Amino acid sequence: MAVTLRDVAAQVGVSPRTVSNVVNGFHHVSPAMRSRVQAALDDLGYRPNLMARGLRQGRTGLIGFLVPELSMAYFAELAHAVVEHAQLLDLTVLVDETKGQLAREVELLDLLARAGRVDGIVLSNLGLGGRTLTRLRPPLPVVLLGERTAGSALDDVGFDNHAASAALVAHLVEQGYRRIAVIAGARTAAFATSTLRLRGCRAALRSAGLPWLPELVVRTDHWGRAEGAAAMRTLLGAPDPPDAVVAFNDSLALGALRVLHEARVAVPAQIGVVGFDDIEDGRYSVPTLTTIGPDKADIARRCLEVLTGRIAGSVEPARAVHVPFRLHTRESSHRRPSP
Amino acid sequence: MAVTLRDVAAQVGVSPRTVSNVVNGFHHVSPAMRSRVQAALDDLGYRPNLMARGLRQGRTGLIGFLVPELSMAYFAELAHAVVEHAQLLDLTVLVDETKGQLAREVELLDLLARAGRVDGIVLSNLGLGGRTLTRLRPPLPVVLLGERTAGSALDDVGFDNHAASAALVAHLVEQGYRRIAVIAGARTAAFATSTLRLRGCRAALRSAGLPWLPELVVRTDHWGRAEGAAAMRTLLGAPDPPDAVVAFNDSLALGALRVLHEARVAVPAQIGVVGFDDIEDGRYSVPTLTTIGPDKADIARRCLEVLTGRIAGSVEPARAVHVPFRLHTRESSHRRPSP
DNA sequence: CTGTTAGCGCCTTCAC
DNA sequence: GTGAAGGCGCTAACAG
Repeated sequence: MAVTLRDVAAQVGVSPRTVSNVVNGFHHVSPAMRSRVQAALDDLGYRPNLMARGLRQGRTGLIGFLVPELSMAYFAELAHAVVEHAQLLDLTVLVDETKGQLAREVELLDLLARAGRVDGIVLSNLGLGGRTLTRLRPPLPVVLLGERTAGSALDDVGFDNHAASAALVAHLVEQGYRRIAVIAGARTAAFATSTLRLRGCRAALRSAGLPWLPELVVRTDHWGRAEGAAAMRTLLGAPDPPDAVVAFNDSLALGALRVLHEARVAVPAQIGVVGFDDIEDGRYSVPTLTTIGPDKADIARRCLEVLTGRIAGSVEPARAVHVPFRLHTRESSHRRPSP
Repeated sequence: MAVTLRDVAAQVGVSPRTVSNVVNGFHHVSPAMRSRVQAALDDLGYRPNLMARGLRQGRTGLIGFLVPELSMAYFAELAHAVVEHAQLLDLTVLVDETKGQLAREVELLDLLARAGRVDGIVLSNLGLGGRTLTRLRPPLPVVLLGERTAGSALDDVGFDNHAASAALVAHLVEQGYRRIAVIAGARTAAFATSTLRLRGCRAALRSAGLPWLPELVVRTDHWGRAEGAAAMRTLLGAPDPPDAVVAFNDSLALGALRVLHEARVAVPAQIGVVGFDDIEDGRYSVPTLTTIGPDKADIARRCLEVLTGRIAGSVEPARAVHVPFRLHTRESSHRRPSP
């Protein structure tokens, strides 16, 4: 059996209250008593029972991190950043997967939030829109990752998707690419994000005086390499194929790169490829992948900042926090202007 | 404020006990009463408080999953498998990172286990040896991922590293490679695993009548692409470079592939490259990566099986569970024998 | 079949 | 500065 506060109190011959005072570092304890109690604590190897403490205080010290799938590189890297930053804040992270399914998101929100399993939730919502979520009225702080949708009363941490995709397209144009295709990810999932990125692309093309080519926009069911590969095959089979591809994440882009290799289409000479997220694979792929996105540590820091603020009781109106993003130009789009 | 069992009991006009019976599906409740209570439950939107339940039953319904770093593809994929399987068992997974540091592993074990945060732990131990862990006598079930070390009294789930690395080398030899180098990962970390894989390589070379070339064994500090790249540069700079490389995980191998590309060394024609773990990147890299390893779903299933058994009170002697592994032959080692 | 009682381990009023 | 009591929400013993 584990050592309890009582056991320690009994050993020292004081009340549990005094021991608790020492454990929690309250100052109303005489130095002599403090050291006697501390000795007993060390001696018996006491550790507070977190469930009991949580029950009493109404706090768990846990936060939920909900993503579609942990094996997707972007979410894995994000989870890493969140876990790492949470350690600094003495928070423990509980991870669960939603598969991007609305039902699963609702279920988990219910399970974690209403059952008092966690103090707050970070949700990368692919399925639930901000409006739906708001209607659910989660009884706990929830911070969304991604683009704020209209009508949401929840905090959101993300980056400016419109500006980022515009920057990406501007870069392609500047490198001499003209017929720009888009692999846009799933229609249902992360809809708001996709929409903003598409608009950014259009705006950038317009600024450059280039036409928008809706026939070169491909939707996929998921966000993985396999779907990127399939989409690229579709694009290669088009009557008038593109000379550049903007994939809405790096996994899609890496799948596309693979297909281009198999089709013996030279990247970046014949076609340029760019993605979003800056996952590690893209820094070592052949060719290395041009990408855009925020620093994941920034995202983690800001979203835990907002979340802990809410947990502490903040009742400010919901905020949309934008973190800065950066364009990483690499081999996959580096075409010197032809002489 | 959340709805409690008491609230429901008061509304129906019965005792909390009866409500509890309904919630937990005990059969000693009359159908009439059951439906009345159920109606109130639904009406008020009752959800059991998991902390209170946990405190009472001495169970949390949580398991800890401890890995060096969640952003490493192998651990991300493993975490995915574990989380997915845990959902089936109504367990929630709490993730934390150890950075492969012994101190951090001990700290987390202490924090999670002794504080009653979780019911059991799955630990991918890079730092702690089985002996050290056994000495710590964790007060909770702990299942290790990886190769069982002598003197450990803890359960272990893994695959036969010796046989797997032997199979990998045999494959290279069969493809006509002769001077086989090894990128062996960190010396301190996962020492037992590295050692077994090295022995497997030696054994396979001996069987093939080929010499063991200790000068072509490179140790790295970590297990990432950057280290694989650095190691490959070292090997290329050797007086008599290898014609094949066995990297002890896929990330190292992918780093090596990148360097070979930059050095214009053709893979698999001039040099063969193989790895361990079968991460997704290797199925889309250029060239695709030959690799070996078990199915991650198998690992997850078996380790949760063992863990839940222990949590349920099993006192069998510690088991070493071996899951089957599979060789995935892909482009990076596919050299037709020269005519 | 249902109600009463007690206590999981902790913290936090109140007293002293 | 310290002790005694109560209760967070739930379920395991016992009654009845």
